[in-house]
Amino acid sequence: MRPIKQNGYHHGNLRRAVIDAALEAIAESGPAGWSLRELARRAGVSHAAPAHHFGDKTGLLTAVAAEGFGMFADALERAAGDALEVGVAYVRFAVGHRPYFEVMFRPELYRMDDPDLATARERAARVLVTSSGTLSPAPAQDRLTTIAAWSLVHGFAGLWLSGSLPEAAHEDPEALARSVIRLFSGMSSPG
Amino acid sequence: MRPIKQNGYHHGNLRRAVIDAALEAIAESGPAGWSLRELARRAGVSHAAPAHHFGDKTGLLTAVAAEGFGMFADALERAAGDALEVGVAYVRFAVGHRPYFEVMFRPELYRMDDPDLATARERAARVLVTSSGTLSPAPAQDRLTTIAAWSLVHGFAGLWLSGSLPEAAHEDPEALARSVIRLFSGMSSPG
DNA sequence: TCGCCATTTTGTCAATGTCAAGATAGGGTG
DNA sequence: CACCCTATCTTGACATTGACAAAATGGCGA
Repeated sequence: MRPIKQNGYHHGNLRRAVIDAALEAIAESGPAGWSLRELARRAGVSHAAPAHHFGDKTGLLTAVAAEGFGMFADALERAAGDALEVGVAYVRFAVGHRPYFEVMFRPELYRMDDPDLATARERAARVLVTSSGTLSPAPAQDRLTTIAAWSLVHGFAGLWLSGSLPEAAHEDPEALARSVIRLFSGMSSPG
Repeated sequence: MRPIKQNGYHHGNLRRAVIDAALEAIAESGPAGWSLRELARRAGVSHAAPAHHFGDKTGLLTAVAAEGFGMFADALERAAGDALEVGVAYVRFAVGHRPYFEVMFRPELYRMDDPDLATARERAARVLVTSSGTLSPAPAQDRLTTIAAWSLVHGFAGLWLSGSLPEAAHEDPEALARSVIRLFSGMSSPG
């Protein structure tokens, strides 16, 4: 992030600058390998400037998670109805917005009682529940099917992000995920 | 962890005491929410004592991950051959040894070049590869099937541990995982 | 008895998260 | 235009942390 001022005081939207700097830092060294002061330095402000906007480190991560869940819900809703495409969108978000995703599913890092965050979270969950219905063999299995489909794509994302699929390192994660979901959903074409 | 000495110097197996203290701390506040000095305090030794055994914080987490992968491989091998039971064992380990599991799949926290760790990791992977064969519809799909089965159980574990399955909060995770895996593998009985 | 050496302690330093108090600017009100 | 008001940012401070260096301890063999 470029400094938002050159000299003297400046009332800019530090909020955005700090969140962007945090995303960069998380991309480099994980959700816990950075410091607030370093972010402030990157944004060109004093070490305590972020505190006014986010309160503390947990507050900043709460903002990141909330924004992430919002983007996540948007992405899933764009594919809603087509179970395969929702799954692919899930993986695409995880890989394409890794810093967000890594914070979102680490609740000990942020405050779950944030209202915006909770709303976006439920919005994303609703897409998963409604879209997995077509995969269910019988209404009695709807809930299990949702959990299975969610687990499949969430696990694929987690394994990919943690580098646990080394033989797949040079493949396109989205294409591989599509093949895996197809196999799961009993479709024929193995991509 | 109880202090390992009462007064004066003591040459005990501080190594074990510190690892146990770390597991406790990780269980309480996640893989990053604790401090080396706090561990030393819990073990009843001076603040720099752990450094001799582990080098630095990353070294301690490497030891935790290596030990975890060893126990993990043992657990999977005990169920080897039966794909359903391997999957259940995977989830049981994640839930029953949460601190280990949370460190193991966060490679940015430890050193992956540790030889013991790599050996145990490959041992666990081999069980997954060989045991998922029975689920594959055709030899050409073996690799996709392994990735799918692994993703399913890994994702279930991750979602459970992150509290993302709230409606399942009071169910037995092992039984629920068994049902989900059965559904995935095309078996009939929905548990 | 003596010295060796793994182990642990003590002391120190820069960096970090957080709090409190002061400085700045820009807009609204008179 | 002068004034103040408030959000925003800075400065200064403090306890805690991870890491390093040097000293202390004590068991064990020569």
